[in-house]
Amino acid sequence: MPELPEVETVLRGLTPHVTGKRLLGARVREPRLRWPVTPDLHGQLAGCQVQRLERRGKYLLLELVRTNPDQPRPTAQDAPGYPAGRLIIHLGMSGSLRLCQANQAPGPHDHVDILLEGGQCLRLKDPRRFGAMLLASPTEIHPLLSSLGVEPLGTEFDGNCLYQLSRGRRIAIKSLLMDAHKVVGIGNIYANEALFHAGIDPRLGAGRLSRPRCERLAGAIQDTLRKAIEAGGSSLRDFVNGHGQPGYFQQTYYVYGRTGQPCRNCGTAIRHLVQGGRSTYLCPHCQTR
DNA sequence: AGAACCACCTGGCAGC
DNA sequence: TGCTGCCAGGTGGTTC
Repeated sequence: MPELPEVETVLRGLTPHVTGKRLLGARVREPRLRWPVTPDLHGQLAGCQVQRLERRGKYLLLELVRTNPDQPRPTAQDAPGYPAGRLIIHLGMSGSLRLCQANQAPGPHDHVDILLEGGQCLRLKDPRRFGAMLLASPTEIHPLLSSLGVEPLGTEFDGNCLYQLSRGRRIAIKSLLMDAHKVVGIGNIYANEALFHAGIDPRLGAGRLSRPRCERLAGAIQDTLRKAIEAGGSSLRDFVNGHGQPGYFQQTYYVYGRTGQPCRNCGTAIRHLVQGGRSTYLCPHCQTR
């Protein structure tokens, strides 16, 4: 279940191996992902070069420039190259992306290979096919990216930002945190965990959060995500080198999935409830309205 | 505006 | 042991 920390981990792991690489094309074995894989991805990617990798929320973005096949070394006038669009990759809920040899036999659910110069490829494995592999044109801001909210690890996100976002909102604070049009990258796990660390009841109406509690919650969100990224780094080597499947990083949760177990802080039994169809976990003693 | 639901998909697990 | 059926996850969408 890739959330922001795992996507960030993938990004950091792949960046040194993929930046500047020319693409030979793509192999699409199964185009039926969350949305159909861009038609003729092979033809569209062949001859492109990866200028840089970025992350936006849970989306991994490969910025592409055109290279001239007849001119392997672009002249100064060509630099930085003609924009060729950006490849949008989403890992959905079960996806993984790793670097491997292009001639390595694909396993089950290895749906797409992005072929790199030098015999390697980026291989997307996605058993549940909730992910995405879409090429956006250089002239458009893709609809999936155009309405995304603030980056929780960016400089613009803090208690004041959260305070402003939540004013006048009657929606439960947890639902607001999980709304990617407001704040990106916070999935169900980290919404639960961050609210625990901030001592806030997930059901509290967003607009009722005081400014100090917004400060505390913003800090808890950033701490939780940063710690998860640090923990995710340990599986990074496996991920990139392709020695077996990386497990989702070992993470000690305080409330997520711990129904009935004692709160690590006060010993009270963790409670489970459903909000907007999603599981919510809380400590009824430590988290207040 | 927001709640509640649906769709998409399949591995894993509980319960029979 | 084998079957059934539920659940998890993220995102976009519809309906009320």
